[in-house]
Amino acid sequence: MYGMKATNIRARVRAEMTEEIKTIARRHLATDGANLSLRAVARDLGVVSSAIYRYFASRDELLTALILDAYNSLGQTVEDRERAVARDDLTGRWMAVCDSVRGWALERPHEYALIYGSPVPGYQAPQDTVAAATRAVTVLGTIIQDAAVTGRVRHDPPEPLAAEVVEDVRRAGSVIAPDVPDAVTARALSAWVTLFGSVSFELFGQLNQVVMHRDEFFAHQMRVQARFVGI
Amino acid sequence: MYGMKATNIRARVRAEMTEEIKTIARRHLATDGANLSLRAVARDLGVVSSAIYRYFASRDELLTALILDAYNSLGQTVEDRERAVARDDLTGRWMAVCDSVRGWALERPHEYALIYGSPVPGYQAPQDTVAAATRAVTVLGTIIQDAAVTGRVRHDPPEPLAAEVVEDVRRAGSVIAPDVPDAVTARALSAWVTLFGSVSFELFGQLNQVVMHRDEFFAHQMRVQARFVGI
DNA sequence: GGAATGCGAGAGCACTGCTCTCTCAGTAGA
DNA sequence: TCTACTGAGAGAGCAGTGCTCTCGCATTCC
Repeated sequence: MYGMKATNIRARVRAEMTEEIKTIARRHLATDGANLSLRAVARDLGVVSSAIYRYFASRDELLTALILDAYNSLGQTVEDRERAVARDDLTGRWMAVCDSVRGWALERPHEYALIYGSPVPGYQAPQDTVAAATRAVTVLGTIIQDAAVTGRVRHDPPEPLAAEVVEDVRRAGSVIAPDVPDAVTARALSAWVTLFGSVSFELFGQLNQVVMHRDEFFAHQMRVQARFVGI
Repeated sequence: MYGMKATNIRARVRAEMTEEIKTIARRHLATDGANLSLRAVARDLGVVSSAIYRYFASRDELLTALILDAYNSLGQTVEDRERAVARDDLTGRWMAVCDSVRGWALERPHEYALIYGSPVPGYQAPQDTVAAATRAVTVLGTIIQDAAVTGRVRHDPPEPLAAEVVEDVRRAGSVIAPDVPDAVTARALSAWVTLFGSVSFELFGQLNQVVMHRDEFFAHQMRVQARFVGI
């Protein structure tokens, strides 16, 4: 209508089908992890297995799509939750990021394992995933940048930094946190590691007979990290 | 001879065979990860696939054996490396633990992924692995215990700890680090997470376009962690 | 020496990822 | 509107998988 070509049924059905395959595959992720069965997905979809190959050239390509979606879903969640906090409440923003990463991971443990667990053997992540993968950590970087430009980073006596470390830290901070002192950026990188290390330890069972009160322990840890970083 | 029963050939051959299966399986771990093929292992061994089942009841049982070996290998390495440092050089001992964990992981990335990566779907680690899994962190605990009894933990103003966190921290420290202040034990737990988080991030590719000087960055991080803990 | 046991071979079952061909419905150009 | 083209599902097939079962044979035990 209005000069538009008639709706392209094929294209629309194709998009829907692609989404549906991914949705079912995500469900299978829960029981079979990264070696989910294409044939089982096809069965659930009421279609013969070879039909899947019209949409994804291989199982790896399906996994890549799931990985990309997972990174973006996590990134979106973190961005949304952080945006809802008052800009000058730096600690609140920090905690919002930490909580939302963990919350997202607890809701979708298998998608988290897909992106932050051991890499799938023989699988090489294509470049597309890199941009999506940086969304979460970028939010963290923005917080310390905001802290720095409003003069609210604590100035502890900075640890001495080897030249190589300074180089890495500067490059890492140059785009999103250029006004942050090197020592603070370095600590933020450590805090980033601790955040995901914590979530991974909890999800992958390393805390099993060690920490019982997961919520409180995590919150405490992340609060300490915020102070350690200097906000 | 000398009253001993004749050597039990069967038993000896069985032990050798079991070792050989695990060795070959470890090799396959590198290319196929946790879903290595029993049949391929059998082929490499020059034996038909059903023969493997005389030694391991299932692929999961083989994996369990590999996991157990990995934990013990890591634990042994860490213990040996830490023992070689002078007892009163607390920072040196701390760094020895961190370096040896990372060194071991870089040498055997696939065994590391097996024990610290995403859990194998549908696989439940038996209780046997728990004891082996704690060896590495126990060494860390011993260091802060030694620091405490010789009066060498720094006394920063301790962070406030929620009651639930205190409970977890006390239980975690009660056996190996009973004389350590709660706040220090809590920080040591965080440092433990950061240590393995760092190694996982590096191995699993999360540091890929971020940190180039891995050795220096890791050493810096762990040094900061030691000071953060208070030794 | 005879009975019991341990072990490898081999066949077989149900499953996997993936390829290829066939057929038919939707689409585009005249 | 008719025709040629293209995209999509069905189905068969290949090589591989974990695992089971049975069958011989060698070692061990009594």
